[in-house]
Amino acid sequence: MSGVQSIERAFSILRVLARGPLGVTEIADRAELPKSTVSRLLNALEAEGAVEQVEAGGGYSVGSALATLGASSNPSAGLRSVVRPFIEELAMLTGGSAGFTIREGDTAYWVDDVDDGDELVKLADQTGQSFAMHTIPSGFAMLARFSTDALEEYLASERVSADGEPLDVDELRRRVGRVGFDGVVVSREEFDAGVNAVAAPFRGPDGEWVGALYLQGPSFRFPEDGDERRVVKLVSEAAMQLSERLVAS
Amino acid sequence: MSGVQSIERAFSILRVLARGPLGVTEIADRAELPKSTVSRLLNALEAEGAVEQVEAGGGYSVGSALATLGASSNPSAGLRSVVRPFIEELAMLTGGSAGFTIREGDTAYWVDDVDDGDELVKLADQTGQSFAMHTIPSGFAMLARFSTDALEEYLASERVSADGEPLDVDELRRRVGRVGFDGVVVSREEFDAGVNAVAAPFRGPDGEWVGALYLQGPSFRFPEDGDERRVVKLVSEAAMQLSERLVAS
DNA sequence: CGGGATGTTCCGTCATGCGGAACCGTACCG
DNA sequence: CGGTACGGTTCCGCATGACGGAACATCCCG
Repeated sequence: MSGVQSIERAFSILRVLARGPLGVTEIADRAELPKSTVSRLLNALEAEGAVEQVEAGGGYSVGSALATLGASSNPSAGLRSVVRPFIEELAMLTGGSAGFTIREGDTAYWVDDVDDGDELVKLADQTGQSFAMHTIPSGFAMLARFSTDALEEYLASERVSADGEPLDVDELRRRVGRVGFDGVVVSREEFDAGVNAVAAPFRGPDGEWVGALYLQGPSFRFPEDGDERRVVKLVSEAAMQLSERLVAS
Repeated sequence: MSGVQSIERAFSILRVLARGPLGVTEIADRAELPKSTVSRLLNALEAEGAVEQVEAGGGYSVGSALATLGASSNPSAGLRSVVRPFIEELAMLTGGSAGFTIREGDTAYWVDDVDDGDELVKLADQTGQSFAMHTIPSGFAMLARFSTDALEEYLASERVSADGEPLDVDELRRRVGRVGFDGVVVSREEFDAGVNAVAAPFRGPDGEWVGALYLQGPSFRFPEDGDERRVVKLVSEAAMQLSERLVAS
C-alpha cells in the first residue's frame, strides 16, 4: 500500500458523485466497494462538508466545501505562470480584461484571463475553451502569422467545417492581408457584439508563433476615448517582450 | 472514533493550505500532526490531484482536482431551490440575467443568479455578497416596501455609514416615494453604469417582504427595443406568484 | 566545516478501518 | 394484511493499514 486507502477510496466516491447525485448502493456498485464501507466514508465526507445528503434516504452529492477549497487551487505552472505577470500588468494599465490563447492545430485554446476591474459589465470567462482561430481576435493574430501555404491549408480545412454560416474565404484572406507588419489585430466589434479587442502574437522557445496576448472589453468603455493607440502599443510591446523571454529560455 | 481519522486529517491539511502554499513542517505545526503523517497524507492527496507540490522541496498548495470536483457541488436546498424555477423562466423569456436578493437587516444579500444567454458581454456574478439596500435595484425594491418609520430609521443609520460619497437622504426619500403601487423598480443605468434592471419584491411565509426578484442586463441589449413593458409585467407577476407560493407554505 | 532546518523514508506497533451479517424502514404487490 | 424486495444503517470481531519516532538525506548559512 503506497498511498492511504481511505483517501483513495474517498476520492473514488467523490469522482463518482461528480457526475450527479447517487445513493449508497449505486455508489458502492460504481466504486466497487462494500455498502458499509461507502456508508462510513460518506459520513466522514459529510462531516467535512465534502458531500451533502440530498434528502434523508435520497442520495448524496458533492458538497460546497469542495467548491470553497477548489477556489483556492493554484494555477498550474508553466506557460501560464510565465505569461501571467504580463497580462496582469496589461489589465492594470488599461482597465480591460487581458489574457492569452495558444495555438492547438487549427484552434486557439484560451489559457488565461485577468479582469480585476470593479465595473459590473464584464466579459464572460472563456478560459479552458477552444475556438476556430479566425473567430477570435487572438486566434486571428496567430493566423495572420501563418505562411501562405499554411494559411491556404487552414482556409481549405475551415471551408469544410460545419460552422453554420459558410466561411467567406476571400474575405478572410483579405482581412489577414491587412494585418500590419507588427502583427497587431485591432477589433472594433468585428468578432463579438459589443466588444473591442487588441491582440498580438508571441513566439515560443523554438521561434514559432505559439500564442497571442490580447486586451478586450465592452465597447462602451474600452478602450477609453483617445486611448486606443496607447493600448495597441502596450499589447504590441508586451508580446515582443514575452517572445524575447520565451525564446531565451 | 466516529469518523475516519485519515479523512479528517486530510481535510485539516487542505484547510490549512486553502490560505496559501506551505511546507511540510509548517503544515505539521498548524494541523498539530507529526511531520511523517503530514508527508504521507500529502503524498496520498497529491496522487489524487488534491494538492500539488509547488516545486521540489518547496511546498504544497491546493490542487486543481478540487476545483474540478467543487464545480459539481450542489446548490443548497431551501429558498433558493424554491425561487430557482422562477428566475430560470425569467431569464429564458427575456435574455437577461435573473436572480434574487433577500433582506438581511439593512443589507440585501445576493442569493442566486441565472444567466444562460450565450452573449459575450455579461454582468459579473455577485451572488454571495451583501450590499446596502439603496445601492442595488432589488434592495431598493425591498426598501420601497418599508413602513415610514422603518425607512426613516434606515436613512438615519445609512447617513452615518462611511460610504465614501455622502448619502443624499432627501433624494433617496423622493425616489422611494416614486415607486408605484405594484412595487416594481425600473432602473435605466441609475444604479450601475451600462446596466438596466427591473426588480419586484416578494413576501415570505409570514407575509413580510423578505426578498426581491430582478432581471437585468447590459443596457445596449437589455431590454430589447419595445420590450420593457413585457419585462416589467413578467417580473411583477413572478414576484406575485412567488409570494403566493411562499405564503401558502 | 558544523549546525540547524526541512522533507523523506523506514519499520515495529497497535489502533483503526474493514466488510459481512444483521437490522430497520419503506414501498410495492398479490 | 402479509410477504418480498430494496436501500441504507449499525454492529463487532479481526486483519491490516496507518501511525509516528527515529534515522537519514539535502540544503543553506555563518
